[in-house]
This record gives sequence, structure tokens and C-alpha cells, in this order.
Amino acid sequence: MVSNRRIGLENSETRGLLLDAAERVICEEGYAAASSRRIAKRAGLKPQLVYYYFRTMDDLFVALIRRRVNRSIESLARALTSKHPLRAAWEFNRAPIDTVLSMELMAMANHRKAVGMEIKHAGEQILSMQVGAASGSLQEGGLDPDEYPPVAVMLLINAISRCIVMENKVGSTVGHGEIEMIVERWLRRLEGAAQRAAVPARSRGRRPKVDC
Amino acid sequence: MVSNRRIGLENSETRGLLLDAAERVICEEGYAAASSRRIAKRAGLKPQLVYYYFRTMDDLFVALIRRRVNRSIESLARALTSKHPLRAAWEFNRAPIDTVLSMELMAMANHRKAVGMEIKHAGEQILSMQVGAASGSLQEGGLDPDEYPPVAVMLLINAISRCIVMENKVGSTVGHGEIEMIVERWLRRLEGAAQRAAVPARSRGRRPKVDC
DNA sequence: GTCTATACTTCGATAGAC
DNA sequence: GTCTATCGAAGTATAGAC
Repeated sequence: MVSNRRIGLENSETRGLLLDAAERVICEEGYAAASSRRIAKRAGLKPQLVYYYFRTMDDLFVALIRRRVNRSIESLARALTSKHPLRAAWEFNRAPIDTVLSMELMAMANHRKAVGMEIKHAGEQILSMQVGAASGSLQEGGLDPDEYPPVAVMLLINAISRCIVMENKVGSTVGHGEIEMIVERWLRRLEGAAQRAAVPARSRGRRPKVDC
Repeated sequence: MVSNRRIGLENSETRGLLLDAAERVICEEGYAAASSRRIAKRAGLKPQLVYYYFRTMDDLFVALIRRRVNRSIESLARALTSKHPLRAAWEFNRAPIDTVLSMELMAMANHRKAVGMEIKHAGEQILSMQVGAASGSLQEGGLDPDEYPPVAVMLLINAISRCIVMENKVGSTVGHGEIEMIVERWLRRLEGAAQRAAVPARSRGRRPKVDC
């Protein structure tokens, strides 16, 4: 029962404008407001164009996620090449826009299967990138990978930063300063330990133990 | 421009049924599906009854949150009286239904101001309860409150458990086992240290240092 | 307290002209 | 590639009878 309606090209500029508008609507008014009509209005276009570029609204949302994730992956990859990939990962998730958008999309995933699958895939991809880039630093920082598997540490960092941004969105900031202080101290210790480990002068072989 | 339409009593059974149905719809189909028509249908009632018991949909959602939060506060208060309030707080947020619901409501807060205010208030209330009940255990457990302020620790516990449940919802479980292992070990150490501190045999005054 | 009836808006999606 | 026109369904909300 597949429709044979004409569909616009993926590299079209108008298509991009529609996705831009969709992101803005979702962030500012919530996913429930992301209707074809409202998205088109935001883009200054006619609602029917949405159905020229996307077969269904599901298709639009999936395309939106793919585009976002590809961009995120690019900038994350760049950020992770820094001397302190752990800190880079921590800063990465603190951009409010990304978190609000992904929060809306996760809620949207509850009743749009296609969106759910896309979100799942994206999350796992980004997490594995972070793990790949940071597990070295963690070990150099003196963190026993058996006690603290890198995948858990990175998941933890993501969870904290996301929850903080989410709470900020509703105006709640209780405990945020305190938690940022802990993370900051923790990052500095790991970075310091990694640096000492990188200079192979004393205590070779034995990693400095980090107490957090 | 306040409507003077008749409004049903707060203790009405039908009203409760509507709120029950609303919760089910939100959890199972997402907040965007929580329309007056669908909620009424779920409750086996006519859509117009929604507007007899609630002036607007905003009012319904606020009432839903208030009822939920009051129940949560009751059960949390009971749980926090346990010997291990820290573990109780950790388990408390792992109930998928609560987290999925609050996730939806947080997203909904993006475009419903009344919902946002209610969520903020609820979150702060529950956090402060947990802090009040657990800060003693944390100190007995040997955690320096200057380094690890109880409010930050409790926020952390909430963030982790919520994010895990949220990810589970989209089918992603990478790293969950590892993170649960860490939390479990951490809880056991704190509980153990607290127990040793409670028996004032040796090393009085000096708390056992917990390395995590 | 629950019903019918109704007003008005917005939704997703399609057909076909230009 | 963009437009007009249109379908049927579903949304919020109200008025008034029973």
C-alpha cells in the first residue's frame, strides 16, 4: 500500500528549510506542535510542500534526526580529538538546544516507532564514539576499567549533563552548582593523573589511584 | 474572560477515572495523544465529561501531576524511613511508569506553562525529601559533605536512574549493566561504612574514608 | 452528573492544475 | 517545484436538555 506520489530531492534547499523550521517548532513549542501546517508556516512555505518532500510526517522526523545526528557526530568527532576528550564529552551534552530537542524526540518516540528506532541507533552511536575516544584517558587517569567500565562512565556523564539541562528548562536549578563542582573536580583529577602518567618519570607501571 | 461553566467536584469518582485514563494514555501513547476525546474513550466515558470536571486540558494535566506527586511523596516518605534511605531513593526512581510519565510531562512542560511550574515544584519537593532523609547516611557512610554535598549526590542518583529508564524505553541498554554494578557497589560501601560507624568500637571520631 | 448537539480549528494526506 | 482545492478525521470548548 505504498503511495506513488512524487517526492522532492534530498539535497533540495527547500527541504532543508523545512527541517530547520521543524527543529525550531519542536524546540520552542514541543513536538505536539510540529504539524505539517505549522512547520510550513515557520518556513514561510505552503503546507503541501511538506508532503512533496516527505511521504509522511514520520519520514520528516526521521530525516530530521538523521541530519541532526550526522552533524552532532561531526562536531563530536572534532571535539573528541582534543587533549581532554572526557571534558569534551562533558561539554558536548551541555548545549541546551540539543538536549531539549532530543528530550522532545525521546518523548515522541513513545508513539512513533520509526522515531524510536532512529533515536536508539543515534544514542548508541554517540556513546560508542565517546567511549572509544575517552577510555584511553580514563585508564591513564588511573581509573580501573574493571571497577569503572568506560561505557558506564560516559553514560554517567551524559546522564548528568542531560538531566541538568532538562531541569533548567523547567526553571529548576537546585543542586546544579554542587554537581558541576563535583564533575569539575573529578575531571581535573583525571586530567592531572593522566598528565603525570604521560610523563614516564616516576612510578612507571603503577597507575596513580584516583579517589573520587 | 473566565468561563462560568459548571465544574464537577474534586472528590468525584468519575474525575478520578479520567485522571487514571489520562495517565495511561500519556504513558502508552505519549502526551500528544492525551486529548480529551481519547482520554474519555479510555475511561469509557463521553468526551464532554472532561470539560465538566476540568475547565481546560491544562487544568487536567495540572490535576494529574498534583495527584501523582502526592502519591509519590507518600510512598517515598514510607520508603525513606528504611534503614538504607540511599538505596530506597535509588530504587524509587527506577519504577518505569513514574519515569516515563514524568519524562512525558517534562516534554509537555515545553509548551504548557502551568505544567512546567507544577513539575518544577514537584521535582524540588521530592529532591529535598531525599536529601533530608539521606544526608545522614551519606555522612555516616564517610562521604565528606563539602566534597560531596548531599543534594548533588541525590540529584545524581535521580539522574542516573531516570536516564536508564528513558533509554530502556527506546530499547537501548548499552552500559546499563555496568552502571548498575557501579551504583550497587557504591551503595554497599556506603551502607557498610555507615554500619561500622554506627558501632562505635574503633576509630571513633574519624570517619572511614570511602573511595569510589 | 451525564447526555446530545454543535461551533470552530487544525490535523494528515491526496489529486491535479500551472 | 509550487500552487489551489479538497477529504475525512480529530482537536478544544461551549450551550442546554434530561
